[in-house]
Amino acid sequence: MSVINIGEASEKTGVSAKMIRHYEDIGLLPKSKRTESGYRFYKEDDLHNLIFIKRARALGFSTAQIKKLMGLWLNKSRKSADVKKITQDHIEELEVKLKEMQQMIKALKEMSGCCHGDQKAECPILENLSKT
Amino acid sequence: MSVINIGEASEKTGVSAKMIRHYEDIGLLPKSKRTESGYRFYKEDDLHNLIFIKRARALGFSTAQIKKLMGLWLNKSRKSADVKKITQDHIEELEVKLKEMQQMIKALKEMSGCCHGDQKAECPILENLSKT
DNA sequence: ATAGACCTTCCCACGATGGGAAGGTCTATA
DNA sequence: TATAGACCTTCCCATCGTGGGAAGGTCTAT
Repeated sequence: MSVINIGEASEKTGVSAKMIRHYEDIGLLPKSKRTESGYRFYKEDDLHNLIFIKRARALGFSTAQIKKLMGLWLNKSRKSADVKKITQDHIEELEVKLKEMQQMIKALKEMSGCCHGDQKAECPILENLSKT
Repeated sequence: MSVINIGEASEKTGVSAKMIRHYEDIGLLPKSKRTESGYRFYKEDDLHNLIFIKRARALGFSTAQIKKLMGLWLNKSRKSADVKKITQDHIEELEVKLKEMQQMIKALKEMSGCCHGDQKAECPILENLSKT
């Protein structure tokens, strides 16, 4: 059973060593085993956790949400309803933010479209920003 | 000329007193005048700055961007092109984030749509998250 | 043996915002 | 006029995810 250190684990998973330590600190990962000299070491199997976290982060889940998801993942008597609930909540949060951003973009484009963008001082963008 | 303290300025503009102080700290607002006892005070005219910041924040501009925008706003010999540039850059940043979020939502919805969300342990969401 | 690459922990930073403590000031009422 | 309560001040800490860097220890190839 091959054993790797944090640098290799980082390379293999694409999660920085800094973040691996951080995830351990906040309890997202179990405390890793250590060599006699204090170096963390991992087995191939431990990398699954890191990959799980990486995927979940890429999908925008917060570390709090990931903690719950990992708990369910490891729990053989989980209910898929619980997983789905977390996912649905997350989707809703994202959609709220998405709408906010779309509104911002819409307003910004309208303002920008009114601005000549030339050498003159007159500027509808600034007028809009300063209007009460 | 009526003079108001930070609490009233906050009420009138909807910017928290905490944030008014913060904007002053980071140089987004000029140092406010003080009474003999050290209280900040503002005139009606000073509120325009706060309103400007508030509008700009609502449109997602960063404080760094707002600093530039306010500089241009106060500069009578500005070129509207400079304002438009900042705005366009901001729009592009937002659009990048928007697309990322849309992709996340799309992937999440697909996963969620495959999950029965019932009492059983089998869960395509977790399977997806853990797949290499 | 030594250099260089790697590991450890610890502290600091970002950005925007809020919480809260300790202490000073202002104002209305008793 | 004294006092309570509301407000102000500064200062430090927290969030969230991530990275930088220092000081010091370890490992490995030459």
